[in-house]
Amino acid sequence: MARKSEQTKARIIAAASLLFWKRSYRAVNVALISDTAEVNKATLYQYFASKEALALAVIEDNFQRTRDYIFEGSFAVSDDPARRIEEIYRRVFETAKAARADGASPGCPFVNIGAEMATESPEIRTAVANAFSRFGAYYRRIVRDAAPAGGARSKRAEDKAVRALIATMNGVMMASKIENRAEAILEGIGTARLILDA
Amino acid sequence: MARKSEQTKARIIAAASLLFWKRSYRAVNVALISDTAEVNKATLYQYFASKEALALAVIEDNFQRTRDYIFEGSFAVSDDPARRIEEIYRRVFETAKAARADGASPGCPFVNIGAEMATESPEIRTAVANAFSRFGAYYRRIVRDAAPAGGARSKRAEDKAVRALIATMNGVMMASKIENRAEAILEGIGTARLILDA
Amino acid sequence: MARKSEQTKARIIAAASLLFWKRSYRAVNVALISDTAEVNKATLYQYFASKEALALAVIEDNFQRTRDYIFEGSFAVSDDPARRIEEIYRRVFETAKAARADGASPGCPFVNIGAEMATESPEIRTAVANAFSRFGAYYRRIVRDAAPAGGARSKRAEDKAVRALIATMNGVMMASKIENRAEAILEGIGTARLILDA
Amino acid sequence: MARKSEQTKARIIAAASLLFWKRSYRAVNVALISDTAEVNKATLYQYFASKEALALAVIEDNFQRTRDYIFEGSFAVSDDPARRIEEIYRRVFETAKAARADGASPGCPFVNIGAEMATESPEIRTAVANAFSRFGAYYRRIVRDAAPAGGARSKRAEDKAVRALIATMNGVMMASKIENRAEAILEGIGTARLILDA
DNA sequence: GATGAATGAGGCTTCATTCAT
DNA sequence: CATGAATGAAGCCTCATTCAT
Repeated sequence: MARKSEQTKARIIAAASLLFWKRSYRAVNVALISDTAEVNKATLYQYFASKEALALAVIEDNFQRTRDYIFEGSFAVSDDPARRIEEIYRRVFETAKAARADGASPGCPFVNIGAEMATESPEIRTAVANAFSRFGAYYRRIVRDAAPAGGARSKRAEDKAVRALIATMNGVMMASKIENRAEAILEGIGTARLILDA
Repeated sequence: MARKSEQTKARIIAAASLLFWKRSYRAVNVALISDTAEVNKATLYQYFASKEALALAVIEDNFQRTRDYIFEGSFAVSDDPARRIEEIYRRVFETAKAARADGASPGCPFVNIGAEMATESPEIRTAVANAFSRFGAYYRRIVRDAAPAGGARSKRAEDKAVRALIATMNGVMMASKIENRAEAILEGIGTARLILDA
Repeated sequence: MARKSEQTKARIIAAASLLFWKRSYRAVNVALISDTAEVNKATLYQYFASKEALALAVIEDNFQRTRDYIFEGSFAVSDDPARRIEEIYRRVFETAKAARADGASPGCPFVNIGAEMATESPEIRTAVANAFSRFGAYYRRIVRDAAPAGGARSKRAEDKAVRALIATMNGVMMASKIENRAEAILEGIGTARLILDA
Repeated sequence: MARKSEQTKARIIAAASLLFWKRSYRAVNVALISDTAEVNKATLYQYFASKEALALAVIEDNFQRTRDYIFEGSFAVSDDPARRIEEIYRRVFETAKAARADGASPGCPFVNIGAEMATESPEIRTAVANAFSRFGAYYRRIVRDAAPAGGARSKRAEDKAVRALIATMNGVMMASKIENRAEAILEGIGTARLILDA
């Protein structure tokens, strides 16, 4: 039975993930999630202690899928730092386009829930922070591989570049959402290059 | 007595502005806003047709204060593009520090409500987009003044730089919120410089 | 100044009368009435102690206008009982057509507010009852004038006929409202004739 | 356990039905209905999407009970048209007496809500119109069975009689409410006879 | 483990009315 | 007398969560 259980749980997470992304945490109520997942509301509560607990699971799930598809996927495509950055942005862009809700780019699932809930739920804030931190490892490899000819960067410079890359991605994701224009995402490539080349 | 009326309205906007910023749009209910503004809930509704209408007024008010204090203020300090950027970030940073809610950096008021409400309210999304667009005019002047020795940038390059500067600010504001660390804001200066120098 | 006062009061009554008729007592709020009458809400309360008091004034005003235009007007047209009944129905019909709100027949202003408020406000119920009772005097003259050849009706028979005529009018007014069809009013003529001929 | 669900729903409808009848649609708030039905307000909203939707269910329920008790019941008593009419009025009268709210005759549940809400809610207006239309079938049988010796009435004459009978009932129901006098209902019998004998 | 039914608390909004000038 | 401003109470509806089978 563990199989079925797992599937049910996964279905709930998948439903919540998409809904939170396309709408927002508070705009989506538990009834809508359970309906979308085709489970009873009470069943949902057997898998998750609260809506917040579900959100945490969603964030972790988003992390894993992002890591696998966006980062691992992009790394598998090429060894070149610049090419990897491009592939990351391209994949993010494609995903955003596919997820358009009524023609609107939904933005970044981490930024979305982070912006909405960081001050209300320390748990959610931390979970989002952790996700970004773990993505940082990928950017770090890119930064290192793109070390300027003159030799490796200092740890401090590296940190700074990594953080700048994360901020850049978050900045363009935000722009894509506010402007209803998924293409805005791709504009991050230019800034990312500047950071890598610095 | 338009005076009194104006004051009441301003008090409501001020209360809502701070609350939306430190918490979020949905985390703050109308009763809390009216209590904070020390007016009756029904009075609030004489000034604003709905919570959403109030949010729009708050966005416009935030725009004006940001324009005056952050942008005009920074422009008054120096003519130098790099110095202006630094001053902008410094002022944003100081403001964020002063607004800490429970030690947490509240992030960017435009990004916050934009991330939360863009997909739920086209009006709010548009208002936020307009605010950014109007801030763009300031960044544009900086970009122009920082034109590389070789001559002016193309319109396209200029646009790109302006958009990158906005995204950079939004990216670090997000970081400051997710990491509970106002200092993250200042890290945008480095990226901004790269953009100006490109 | 009494002049101006009277005019203001009349404007308020006229606005309330039309609104109550086309919508309903509770569907119309005091703000809408004062706006329509182009007076301040507080001014309205100087003329009428409460919304209910205004409703009472409206009922009295409706009574007078109905008496003058519908009954006196019809009586002036002819001495013949049958012709008078016809003229009454015709005038009611024309008035209803002219007052259509969005193509809908608004029904009878007395029945409307009576049905809505009789159980909530004894004052309103009584006011409506009195209006009908005073209209009864007109019907009574018609009934008497239509006395069958064989001699005058008994007081009891006369009362009955009068009451039947009032009920008939109210019944068809209701039909015109429920069916959105002002013409339903004219169907009362047939029944009224039967009553007169009985 | 559809059983329990059905019972709860029925209890809500029963409570609302009685309250709307004795008071009015707008005079009765949802809290009072849920309290009377001994369910939580939120439970009520699981069964009915809105107060208006509940009103529609109430109208349909009133229709069925009226059809069964008033019309079918009266038809079962006798085959004679005149006797049936009498029985209809008698049953309506008894029901009204039993439902007196503070000694007041509550009037007709269809007319009440129709007069109050027809111009505000097309759905309610239509529901009431449909109820009357379906009652018309019963009156039609009576009209046919009471065809004058000379042969059957024309379709037009029949329609007219049916409509006159409905209007008559509505007229006297209104009178009973406005005059606080259930007996006024019985006065419709006389007019109904005239219509049948015409 | 699953689910139909239920619920306390709270959300946004509107009402008739009064205050203070 | 007139009015801009204010308000307590209440209205409809929704939420996350739990109960009971």
